[in-house]
Amino acid sequence: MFDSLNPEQQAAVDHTGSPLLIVAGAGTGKTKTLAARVCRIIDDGADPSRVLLLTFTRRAASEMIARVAAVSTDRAASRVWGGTFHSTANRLLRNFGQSAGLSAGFTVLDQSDSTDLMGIVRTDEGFGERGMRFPRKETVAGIYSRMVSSQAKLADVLETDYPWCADHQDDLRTIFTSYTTRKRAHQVLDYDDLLLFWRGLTVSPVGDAMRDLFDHILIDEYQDTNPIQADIVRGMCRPDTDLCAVGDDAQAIYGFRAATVANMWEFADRFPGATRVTLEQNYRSTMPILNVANAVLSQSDEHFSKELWSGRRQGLTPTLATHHDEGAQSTSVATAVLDARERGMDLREQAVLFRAGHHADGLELELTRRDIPYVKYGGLKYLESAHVKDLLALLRILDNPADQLAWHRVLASMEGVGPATVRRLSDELGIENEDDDALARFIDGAGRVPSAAHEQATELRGAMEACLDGIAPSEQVDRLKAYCALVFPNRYDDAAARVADIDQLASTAAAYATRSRFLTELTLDPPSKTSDQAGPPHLDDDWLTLSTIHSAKGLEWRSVHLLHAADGNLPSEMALGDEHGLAEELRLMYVALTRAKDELTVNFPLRFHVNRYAHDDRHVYAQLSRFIDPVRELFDEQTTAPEIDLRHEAEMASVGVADEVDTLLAALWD
DNA sequence: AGTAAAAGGTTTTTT
DNA sequence: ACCTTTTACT
Repeated sequence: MFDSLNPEQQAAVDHTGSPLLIVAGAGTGKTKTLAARVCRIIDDGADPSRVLLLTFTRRAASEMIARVAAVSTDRAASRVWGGTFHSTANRLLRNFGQSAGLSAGFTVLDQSDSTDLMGIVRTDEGFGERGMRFPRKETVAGIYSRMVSSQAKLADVLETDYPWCADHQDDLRTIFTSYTTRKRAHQVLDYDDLLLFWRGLTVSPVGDAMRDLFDHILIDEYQDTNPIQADIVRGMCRPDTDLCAVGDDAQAIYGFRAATVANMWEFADRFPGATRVTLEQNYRSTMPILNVANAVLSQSDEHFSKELWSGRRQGLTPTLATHHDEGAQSTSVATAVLDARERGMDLREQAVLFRAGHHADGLELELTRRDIPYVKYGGLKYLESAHVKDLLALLRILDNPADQLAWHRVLASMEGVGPATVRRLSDELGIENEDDDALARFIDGAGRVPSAAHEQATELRGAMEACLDGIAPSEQVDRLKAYCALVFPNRYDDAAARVADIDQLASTAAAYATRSRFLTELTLDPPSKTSDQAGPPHLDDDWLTLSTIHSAKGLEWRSVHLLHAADGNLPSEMALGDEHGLAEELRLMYVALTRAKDELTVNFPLRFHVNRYAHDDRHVYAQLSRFIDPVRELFDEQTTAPEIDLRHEAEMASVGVADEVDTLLAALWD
């Protein structure tokens, strides 16, 4: 079944009788060990459907279950309950939610939905009046989520994480109250609510029924769970529940989401009698790469002590490449990638990693220019693009006519309809009244729209009526596309492209039997690829992976190129202030370095642009990342020659030309 | 009164 | 590039 487990892995697989914490360093065969343990549990006679496997992404869960099913002797192995905390909460709340006052048909708000709702509440409550600058809706939502998921007081969150918003404390309180009221009134839950309601149920009368569902609970990436999730784990365990948590405190990178490694450190306190097993043998990287990673990590002591080692003693020395500027970095990385391919390393075996989505902007241009196929993970998601949200709002109204947020978006999409008209229409349709007839009334012609929107409204009513007729989700998308074609030109410059893009959504929808299933799956497990590339050109083609370090968690490539290893980028400028933030940035660097199996290149441009927006010429001269500088001697250093700066000379020349042109022009009216 | 267009600002990372 | 605020226009 699972060949050649080392003694520690075997111990982790075989252990029974007390809660188990596996501290598994990067590349130490964590996934294999966890899968083997699930297998062992099933082969010992457990009912697979009474095993709960909580992972960080839905994909990780299905991969692991597939692995178990492939080797298990029990055919039913695929019936293991697997998923993220959020998707599991969703499933449980559909069954047990009634006792918490939830209707089974509740809607889940994703990040951007809750942000939009926060924005609506914000304007309805009348903040942002003259002269008074108010935090943006993203910031308001961020404050809220951090407060809830870390269970901290508003005042403390403001002081430590949002000092520039401290003036608005009272206003924020008002907004949060109203936000919560609306969520409840319209039967919608945001991500935080999913966890809060789950935790609430564990201490409610149905708690015992929930605890009786599972005999074995396994949790992956335990270092990235937050205090509420730790409570949930505690709350789902009976005294005899077999519990196993796996994690690496050196790879904790979700502190911004209120995850805390304290959950790992305090595991033995929360679960008395707990056993700990540590995995240190790395099967992924060569020693020269691990030496760098270990040296970087040793700059912080905020973790269980552990030193990775590998049987792969020999290997290429990692490269530290210094570039003149961002452009040189892009050119150099693109060239290095192609060189590696020449040597026989497919693009799929290589990856480019970076701290923030926009750090790859320059490289993306260069790759496109050279026709190098790539897929980007992280950054702005497909579902977050405005036109996709427009269409999803239409589906959500059909699914839940009480979804005020979706109505808001849809009504405002019509010509000549602004905030005031939306409010009037909401009243006329009775959307605020928890009244399910709003949709029926709208289709029947209720709601007086401005004359500019007459045609659009007629089309909308017809399309919605057709969609209620029980046609397949993909056909509904297709039918609604006609309405999009009508309103997009007012809203977007590139309307035609956006309308055409809706087809992609239709093909995604084709995989789902019902509209509501489609919507829920989409919010809980959104496709992680970025929008601009509509997926790999051809499935059997070769393509390069571009990814944020966060999205690269748990993955590995033969060759890894890290971009922008400069102070201000990694560590991020925003983390420089506090110690914990800085420690997290260091772990982020560690995660990036440990993704590489054979080859590692750390890139560092001497200058980079200051602001993420506006592609102007403003730039700063950077320092090499403070995490890399002390360990420079472990690298081979390489400097790409500065290109002749034509732009500078062009600028000088342009002054003269501009003067001449102006003189010529002036002559026309003088 | 209310919408559209123009100007001005802007703390990553994600379930 | 997007969101918020200000101003201009109907």
